[in-house]
Amino acid sequence: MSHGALSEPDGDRLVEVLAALASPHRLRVLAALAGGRVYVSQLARDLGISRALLQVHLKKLEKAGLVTAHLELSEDGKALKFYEAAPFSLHLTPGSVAVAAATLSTTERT
Amino acid sequence: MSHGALSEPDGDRLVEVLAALASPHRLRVLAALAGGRVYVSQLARDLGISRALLQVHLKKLEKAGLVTAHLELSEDGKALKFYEAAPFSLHLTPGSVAVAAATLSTTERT
DNA sequence: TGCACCTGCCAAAAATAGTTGGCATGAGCC
DNA sequence: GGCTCATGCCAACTATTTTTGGCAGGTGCA
Repeated sequence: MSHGALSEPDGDRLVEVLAALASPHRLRVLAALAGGRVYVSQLARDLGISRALLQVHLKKLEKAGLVTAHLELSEDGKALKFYEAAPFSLHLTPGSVAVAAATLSTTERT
Repeated sequence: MSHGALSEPDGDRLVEVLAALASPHRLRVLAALAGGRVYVSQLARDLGISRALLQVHLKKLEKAGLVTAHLELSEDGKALKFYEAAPFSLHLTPGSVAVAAATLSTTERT
């Protein structure tokens, strides 16, 4: 199965996804990728931020499953790492949040 | 207008809402409130966390517009602050994110 | 008055997240 | 070889967020 596009993630995963989205930089990155795949250095130039900074944000987005990466060789032999937005659909309401919260694992109980 | 339930928030607001949701504690708080209004001290006991901690999280949720508060006097004169979940509906997809990102205000451009 | 609740606020510590700048590697190209 | 462009990674900061513990004020009640 693996529906491919998260829609009913368990609590921990939901937190991870939301945390990944809750950042201006990452929102812009995602927006840029929504327009098509781009490789890291190019993306950094497009957004006007350093590569190091971009990498950190890309990793967080990737870990959350919001973007995917493919290493490719350009015609002239350069190794380019392309990123693209993963298709996803999340519907948040008090109810869906409550459902997800019920599956949270984090440390508790005495 | 003010549709009451955010659905197409501008970028900055979206980040605020997502940040408010991206936390196990706050997800649980929201879940607890989804079941009905509760006053602060009671909620803290229900969740097993300190009042001070709960207050911080409630404030963040309130600022994001995900919960609302009403101060009320109980029959026996005690002042109780009830919180309840605000109705909201957020649909997130690469596309909706891109749209929101376009309205981000944060510091940029040379 | 003393106890049991409720609320609000704060300073300080602890834990995370975000940024910067630099260095190293590998592959074309003049 | 020397220059360009791509990738990856890291140590060191700075900035934010999270959490703790405590104190103060108010009300009702035995």
